[in-house]
Amino acid sequence: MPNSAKQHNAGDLRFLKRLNRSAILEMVRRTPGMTRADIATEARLTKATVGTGVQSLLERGWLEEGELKKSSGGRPGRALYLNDGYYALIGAEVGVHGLRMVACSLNGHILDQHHEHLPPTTPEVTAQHLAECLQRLLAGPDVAERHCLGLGVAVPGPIAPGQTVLRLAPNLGWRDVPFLDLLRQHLPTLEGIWLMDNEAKAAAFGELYFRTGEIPDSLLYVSAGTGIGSGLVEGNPWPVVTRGLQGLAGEIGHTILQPGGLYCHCGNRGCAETLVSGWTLRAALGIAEEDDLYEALQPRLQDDDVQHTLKRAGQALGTLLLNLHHTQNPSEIVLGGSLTRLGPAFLEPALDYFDASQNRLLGISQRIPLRIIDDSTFVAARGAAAQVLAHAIHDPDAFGTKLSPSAAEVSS
Amino acid sequence: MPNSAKQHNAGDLRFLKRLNRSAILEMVRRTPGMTRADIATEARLTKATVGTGVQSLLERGWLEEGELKKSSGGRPGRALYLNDGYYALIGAEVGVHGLRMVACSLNGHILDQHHEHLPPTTPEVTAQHLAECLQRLLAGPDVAERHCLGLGVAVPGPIAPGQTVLRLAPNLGWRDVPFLDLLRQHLPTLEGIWLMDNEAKAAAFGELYFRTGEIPDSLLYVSAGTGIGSGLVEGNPWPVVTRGLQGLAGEIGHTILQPGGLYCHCGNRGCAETLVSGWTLRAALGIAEEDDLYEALQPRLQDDDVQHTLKRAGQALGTLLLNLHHTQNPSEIVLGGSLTRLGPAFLEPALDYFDASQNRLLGISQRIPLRIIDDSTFVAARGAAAQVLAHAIHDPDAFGTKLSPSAAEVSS
DNA sequence: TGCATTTCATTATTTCAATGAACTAATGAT
DNA sequence: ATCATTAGTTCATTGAAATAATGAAATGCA
Repeated sequence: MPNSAKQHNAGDLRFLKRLNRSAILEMVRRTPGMTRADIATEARLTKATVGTGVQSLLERGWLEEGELKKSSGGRPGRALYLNDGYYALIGAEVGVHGLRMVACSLNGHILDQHHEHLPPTTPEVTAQHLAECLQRLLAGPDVAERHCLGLGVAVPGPIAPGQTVLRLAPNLGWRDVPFLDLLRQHLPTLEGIWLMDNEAKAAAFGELYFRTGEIPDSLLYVSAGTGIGSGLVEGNPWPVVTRGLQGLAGEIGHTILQPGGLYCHCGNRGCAETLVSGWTLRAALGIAEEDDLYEALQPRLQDDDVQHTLKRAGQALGTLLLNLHHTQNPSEIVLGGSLTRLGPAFLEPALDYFDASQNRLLGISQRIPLRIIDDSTFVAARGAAAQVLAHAIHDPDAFGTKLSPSAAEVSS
Repeated sequence: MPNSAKQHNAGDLRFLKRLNRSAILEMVRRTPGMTRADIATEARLTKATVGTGVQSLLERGWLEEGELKKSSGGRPGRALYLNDGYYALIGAEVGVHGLRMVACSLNGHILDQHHEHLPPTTPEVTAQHLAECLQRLLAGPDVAERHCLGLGVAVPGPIAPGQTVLRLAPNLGWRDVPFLDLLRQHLPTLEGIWLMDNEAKAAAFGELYFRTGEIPDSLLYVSAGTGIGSGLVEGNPWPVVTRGLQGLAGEIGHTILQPGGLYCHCGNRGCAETLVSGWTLRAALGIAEEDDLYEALQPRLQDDDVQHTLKRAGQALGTLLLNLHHTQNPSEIVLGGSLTRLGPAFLEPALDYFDASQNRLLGISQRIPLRIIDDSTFVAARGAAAQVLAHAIHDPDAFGTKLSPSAAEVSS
């Protein structure tokens, strides 16, 4: 990791150069269309330094020049943009119901995506299957000609910081699986950055990092699916995912909302997941694991008992959101996962409770922006891809590839 | 703030020098007795660079040389230590029951302390009172001859990041008070760094930063007093307090533990504070605000109803700890505040619950270190002082004062 | 005791990235 | 057309760290 704190404790001139290059790149990424002069002002660097830095980033395919900006009595500056056509980022998610994978451009645009249904099976079979699908994705028309920066994999369970072992994935039946290593054995041709992260954390990162416009100081992604998890991303200008000592940060499905309540599969009583989660709803509404929760529920949505069950679950979700508000106080919340498809009967009680409660303490009217993702199929996979970019951007000279003369011709 | 990210986005040679100086200083602070050679290895700097850096830090009174280290066949290195006799850090806390203040050395040793009883009153009167006490503290025998780096103030309420306004202090009856500015008007002579932070956050910072031995990656301080608050410190080697958008991070007293439960003073129902806090216990046990909770309870500790009440409250605290474990997963937890004095009848149920529950999810036996502070009178004030040091250490040349020849003589 | 060896620390000297000042380039205003 | 203004480049200079050589102080062994 280029950011592994202790390394950056001190630095030499090369470190400084790297720092400034990545600062320039990140600034243009966040504010497309900046000119060299804008960068110099913002970064407090001289025009000369910015000039050479930008030159290098252009040569390596990170940036491209755009139109001349409107001038107000002086030479107009040249707009700079991320070169969205040169690199590719690969992201994948191992989910309970299958494998999802995407190829993204630097701006987070999805070039190609694939959803492969696969019921829970062994890590070995899963890795092999995923590797095959990724091979096809990499060979696809929009991807093959790009330079691939690396692969990020999202998994439904906690990962301790700095590790590549999935500690536990209850919904897959896995425990202590070195999934990234397994996958690499089946995909030795894919070079570059290899990362693995928890699904909600990857999603959180992607939602913050690929945001257009102002990037918030922090973002909380709440993933409500078979289980409930969250991911918090913090830090400006270099956002970082919060993991905690054992990777348990964000295991909010196992916070207690009802002391002495029902037993959870984790062994504790009254966990949030016993009140709101895919598996509790299935149990409460008598829906088999093989069936799609949304489709099975569709014809019964108007039933009183269904309405009541969804309302209770929604309220529990609202309580969970309030607790996170008063624990982590994120700048923004994004709600995703398969449960968001259950619609207003589930979501409205959650939002109503959260909206009514969030400002009581301070007695103000500021609302934390909350966004609901209707279809979060590829959110985690795309987030994992975002993490690859965030990694590469810390050392653009090392991870970037020098443009060949022909490629340079094309992009200029 | 020297760390206010956006500024450090990019840097020049002066920035690099500053970075390396503070890295050296921080390394010696964490690992007393390092030699120049040790630093060079650890920081991946050359001996030459470390040599000049150390020289400058010696001249400014940050470091001092110690004994020669034992050699194993070669020239022995010279041990380096923080110069614990040159600078002073001032910390203060505005609490519900009075003002607390400390003067610390760089290692966090308390040089002088003062506890001034003062019932809640206006910000103006409080500021004036505090200023007078601080004047006396600054003139004290162990403090006056030192160079003062600045003042940190801890207050019982949320502060939005980057602000110096106390948004709300329910237990003082304050709202939107620019307390630091008020205080400065009464204490114009005190130069250097001025900081204000929430009480639990300051305490958390101090407990992590002034720790001897290995410094954990993160630390959660839970302050259980009249209200319940927490502070999370994260980051290695530069720890940072988590605040959230509005400074509400750590307002765990207002997380819901009992949906539909009793009304809290914040207006929501079933807040943790309705189950465990000084004010709930007072209400439940019929103890007046003027009386000291601990002393009033002492003769009744064996009563069944008291035991039962304390047990219920303790269990709620345990639940709260578990929820924080599954939300933030800190490397270490420190429990402080006036309620820790209530003893085993209160604490054991909390610890028992937390110990029994914390590992169920992962199915392992690793225990999160949890320390209880019996007397946390000066913890927040000392933590505020720690924050002053953390600030100054980012630019030792700027904040340090060049040793006068006479002073240099004394310290060498 | 003498001497090679090892490690610590300091001292020139070199390297390298950012700076600053001078310069060219391109536009709008007069 | 001229000028003021802003954008971007060129190049000598500056400054901080690397490199390499030297001195210093211990250990260990003949």
